[in-house]
Amino acid sequence: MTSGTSSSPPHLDTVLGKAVALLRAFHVDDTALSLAELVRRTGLPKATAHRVAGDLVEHRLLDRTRHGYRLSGGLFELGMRAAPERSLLELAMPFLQDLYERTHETVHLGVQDGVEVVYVAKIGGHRQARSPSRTGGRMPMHCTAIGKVLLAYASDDVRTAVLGSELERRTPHTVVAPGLLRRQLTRVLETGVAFEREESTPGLLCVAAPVLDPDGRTAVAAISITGPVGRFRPESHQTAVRAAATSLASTLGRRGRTARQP
Amino acid sequence: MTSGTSSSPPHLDTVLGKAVALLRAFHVDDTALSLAELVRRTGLPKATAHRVAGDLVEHRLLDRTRHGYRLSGGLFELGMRAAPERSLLELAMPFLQDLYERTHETVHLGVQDGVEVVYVAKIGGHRQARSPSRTGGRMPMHCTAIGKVLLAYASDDVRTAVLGSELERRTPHTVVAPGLLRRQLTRVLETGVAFEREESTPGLLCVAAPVLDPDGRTAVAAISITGPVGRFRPESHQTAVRAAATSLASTLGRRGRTARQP
DNA sequence: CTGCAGCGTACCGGTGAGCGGAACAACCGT
DNA sequence: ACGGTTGTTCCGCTCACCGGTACGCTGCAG
Repeated sequence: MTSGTSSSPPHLDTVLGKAVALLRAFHVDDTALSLAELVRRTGLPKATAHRVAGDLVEHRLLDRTRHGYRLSGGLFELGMRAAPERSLLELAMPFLQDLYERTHETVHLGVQDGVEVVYVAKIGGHRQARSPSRTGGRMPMHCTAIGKVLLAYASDDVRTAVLGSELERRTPHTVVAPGLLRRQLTRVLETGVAFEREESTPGLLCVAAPVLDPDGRTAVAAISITGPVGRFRPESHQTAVRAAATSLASTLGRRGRTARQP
Repeated sequence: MTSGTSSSPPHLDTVLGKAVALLRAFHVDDTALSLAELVRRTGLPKATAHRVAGDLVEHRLLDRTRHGYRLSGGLFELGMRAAPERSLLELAMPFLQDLYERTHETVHLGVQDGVEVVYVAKIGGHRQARSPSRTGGRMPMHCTAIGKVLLAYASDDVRTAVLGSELERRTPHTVVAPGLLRRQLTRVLETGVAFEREESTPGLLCVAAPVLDPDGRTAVAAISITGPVGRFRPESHQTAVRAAATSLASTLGRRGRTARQP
């Protein structure tokens, strides 16, 4: 995670490729997929998909249910052992906790992967705002507060890649003009916070702040608070998010450094 | 997850088998493993391990770092899509949140897998008790509060399997006498809560309550509160955990049923 | 009831992807 | 300089994988 601009489609000419293609066929909100659906999504021959899926079940990466296949608990377990995300998550949790307790609004922790945001944690109460984000889910960078923060501190490659490509319109408020977005990013670097006002989802507002590397140049993650239009005033929470983010950053700095890939 | 008594060692005579063997070679607290270490743990020939690990990197299930291989963020993402754990987690979060806010002690959510407990969530503040549990980690059933709860409501097979095998002594307080444990389990069914007093880790106390199926016969998960000897009185939290657990149970019951494997 | 469409499952012979021993290269610490 | 450990590459043999084809099952419409 964190780097890599291209998400190449897995080679389907190797067992492993087919296997991960099957696993990746599941989206965040799928619960169970039928064999036929898997065939449709992966493009694998039916017989092959059947065999490989069967193997995956044997290896406890998939579960077989009445309604089809689903990602198994074993996979959840493995995923939680992923070093970078997990240690970040464990260290961040208390700070997110504080933030939630102070505001009682939905709190997110996100990292950059390629040109998208991946949410590592999301905590909220019973009456939390109906946001489309989910832990382990992805969102574009240009229309979320966390995304804008990460984009502002991202490498030039990524930033130009995003600003160069078309900015998908998600709502009437989505910023689709590269110029405007670029100006917002500059402002993020100056103020240390980013805002989002119904740009990804109607009715949702958001503030985010970066968790910076010890060197202060790049962001390893970002924290945000989300709330509904009406009662929620993003501006009044910016110091809280910023404080949480910098505290987390210094904790990360103190603790063993999270090794980066070369 | 939830069923299955045997954890068969993966067949190393198939690509997929080798791949999952490599992935499973990582334990909860490993950050990075060298190729040599992977060879040692899996028993694969060096050349083979090298090749397959390389393939896994290409498929973004492993990361290559200066210090060796580690589970990648892509795997974290996949794991978070595992249907049963994720939906349980999402629905449970608000209740765990409440519990934490009320007590400010470490809160756990765990499910049963075979003869062990798998922790699905763990939330706590800055001053949380130093417990060895980690999200995605495993613990034996006989020496943890969550484990005892799940064991009390588990199938006869599992219960006799656990009570039949040797109960590993973890601390001087671990219950290693099957008779005593069985009596405790009966008591759990009567009272709806289980206690643990320094049975898995010195200095830690714990209360747990079951999240029951709508039918009330089996437990789909368990919630616990953990605190240090001294300030923490497990008894005084039993109603809180029980309340949280039953509220969660009824929410689960109301929401779409979590399909069970046949 | 019949036919059809979509699904899951099973078979099986050909073949190339995967295999792993061995040899090499790049490091250590001594 | 030198044993020991680790990471990497090579290459020919072979068996695990492949997927077209065929079959049984369900549910739905005519």
